Amino acid sequence: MGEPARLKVIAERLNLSQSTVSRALNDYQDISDRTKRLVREAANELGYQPNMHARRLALGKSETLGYVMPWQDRQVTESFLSELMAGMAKALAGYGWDLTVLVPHNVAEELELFQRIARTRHISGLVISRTYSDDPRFRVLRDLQIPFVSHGRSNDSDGAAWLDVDNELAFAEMTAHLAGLGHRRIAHIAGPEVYNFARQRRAGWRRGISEAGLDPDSALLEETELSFEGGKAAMVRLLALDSPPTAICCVSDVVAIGAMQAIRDAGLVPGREISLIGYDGLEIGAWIEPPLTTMRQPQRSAGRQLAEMLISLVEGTTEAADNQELVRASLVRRETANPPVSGWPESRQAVRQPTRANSGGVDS
Amino acid sequence: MGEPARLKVIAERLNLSQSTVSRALNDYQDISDRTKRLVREAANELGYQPNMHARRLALGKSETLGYVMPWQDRQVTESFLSELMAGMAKALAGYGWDLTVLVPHNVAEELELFQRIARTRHISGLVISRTYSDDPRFRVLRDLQIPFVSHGRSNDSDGAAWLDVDNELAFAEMTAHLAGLGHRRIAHIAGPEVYNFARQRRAGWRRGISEAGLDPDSALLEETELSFEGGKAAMVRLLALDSPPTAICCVSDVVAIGAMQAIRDAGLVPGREISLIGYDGLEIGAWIEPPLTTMRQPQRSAGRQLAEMLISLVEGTTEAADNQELVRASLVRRETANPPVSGWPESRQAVRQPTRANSGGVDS
DNA sequence: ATAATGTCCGAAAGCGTTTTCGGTTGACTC
DNA sequence: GAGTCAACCGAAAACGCTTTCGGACATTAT
Repeated sequence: MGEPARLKVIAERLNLSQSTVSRALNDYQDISDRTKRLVREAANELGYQPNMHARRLALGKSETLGYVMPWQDRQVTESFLSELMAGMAKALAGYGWDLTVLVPHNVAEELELFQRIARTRHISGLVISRTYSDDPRFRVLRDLQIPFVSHGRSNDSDGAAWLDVDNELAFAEMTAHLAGLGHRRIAHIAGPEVYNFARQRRAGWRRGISEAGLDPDSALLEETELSFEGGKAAMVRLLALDSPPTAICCVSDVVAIGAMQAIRDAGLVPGREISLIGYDGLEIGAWIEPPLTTMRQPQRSAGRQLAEMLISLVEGTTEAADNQELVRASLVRRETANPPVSGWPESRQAVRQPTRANSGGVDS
Repeated sequence: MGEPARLKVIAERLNLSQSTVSRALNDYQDISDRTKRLVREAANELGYQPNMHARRLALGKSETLGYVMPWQDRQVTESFLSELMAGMAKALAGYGWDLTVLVPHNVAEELELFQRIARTRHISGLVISRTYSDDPRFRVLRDLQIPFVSHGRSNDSDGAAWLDVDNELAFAEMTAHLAGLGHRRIAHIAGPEVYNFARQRRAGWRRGISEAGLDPDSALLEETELSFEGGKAAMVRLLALDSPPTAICCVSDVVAIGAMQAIRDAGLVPGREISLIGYDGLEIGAWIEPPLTTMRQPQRSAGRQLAEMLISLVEGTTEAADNQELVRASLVRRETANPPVSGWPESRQAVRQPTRANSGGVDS
């Protein structure tokens, strides 16, 4: 009970050699069925589990995948990170593989980390995310011959394996939805263009605008950082326009929630004078008032898909370039996307008192 | 450049034996300073990194810690999970240790997982969280002699290592704060008592009530599951009381946000007719309207502390019972905790129309 | 001069697997 | 009854590191 059962003890117990036991457990063809059965029974009984380090040393593989946490700007996408990781870990567990968390502080440290992994090989594949438009990691990882899958594309992702949402399509649809409701001035609060997904979403918005036959007004594009504060500040700028938009496509839910606060602070009601749609499909969007309409990207399955792609890459059963998957986001209709209010912005002065929109009702 | 440099090649390069190189790198006393210097230079130059599996096999240690993700009820505490894990991973990286993610589907599978780890030893210590009042894991892990730290106490955590917030104190303070504002009927929306933290928070609320000299009314205690929907449902029940509370202590921020929606649905304003305070200190609490007053538990440092406690346990430099740390939560004053409104609930009928407080208006 | 002591290093065993290679059975052919 | 061929298994090397043990050499004490 104290010492864990090793290959050796189960061999001695059955009067077999260690190598026979090993091959029996690994289902080799040159072991008789009878022996295999006996070995398996004994292994079961003794609760045998192979020593991972020995196994991995002998195999030369680590059966461990790493997830590089996006750690630049903190709380942004955190909400689904854990879900994604849980999905990956769950899928990997089915194959007996492990998932380890990697947290480089910055880009330099990240590249250094890659070097180390390339030498130690104690992690046999990586999942990266938060891809940049020009992302040096693709080249480095390819040169170091580390198998990897990217959660998101990049300019440099051509021959690489990736799983991505069709951001452009999502934002084209988002824009079309708002145009379909009757909006003519549809703005976009965009993320920093260094992020590839931010660029794609921008392109989607542009496409949506032109497909709806609206005139592209560059004043309706506001770039901001991916945070609540960023969304709020961008919205303030949009509200200061001579002719403000009646609808906003937001690069993320968190940014949209920030924008909503700016709208309320201006004495307006999100979803009435100004419609908006977020992106991500965060749970919390349903909890705020009014509930945020958004595009949900599939997260449940993403972890599993990433894991399986990467395993097949590490095992060499597929090529990187054959592992490129584009999934769709879907509109979640809640309450912030409505037809434009007629008479606005002319009537705007009427609601300009700086009271909070939803604190009305009881005059204590 | 293709093959990673092994101990052997750096030995050959310097005309030394492999064992000398190894000892030089590990700073043994019986190696001359000159040799050490030479070895280190060569190692550096070749970019030598030890093969982890070989190292860990020889050492018999895995230098890997596991974090058992709480996976029962999904999205609940997710928001700070990733931050916690990042904190752990970061701290571990400083020691050259890894963090792997474990995701058991249920309790049975979790215990099975522990068995496996006890045998393979490929993970040398665990961090568990989401502790139950009666938590079998403490006994099992102790019996299996797996070093572990718990994030949260339990009835069974006496001799174990843990890091916990003083939940009771936090909720006593929370209640005292509300009492200090003048509230006399302070309710508690509690979590399931199977969770130890929920029990502690309940006790804190009780203590706060009695220390404030209020009479403990058991009708003011509502238990619910830890979710938005749960908080909402519990609040609905509290509002249906003959004499509803004027303030609520909520077991978590998410529950509080659910309660806020129920309050709005009743035509009331959170923070005016009914004050409430949440717990966790989630970022999103500041984004909603009105911003949620809450008790913030330290998360930044928690990951690091857990990691360091566990390392010292695994290394055997400290005893489990000496690693018990109680930290304090602190009040974050936002806008949902205010003095009670005089004249309520008498004037309650006046606002009883069931419209949403801030969604009204658009009669398209 | 011999012996005792220290300093530095090499040989080799060990960690627990996997896998190659060869050897021993027995049955089956001719 | 000698040779062939499967079928089945054991011995041993290999993976790359750590660590024990002992040996070579120089230095100091006797």
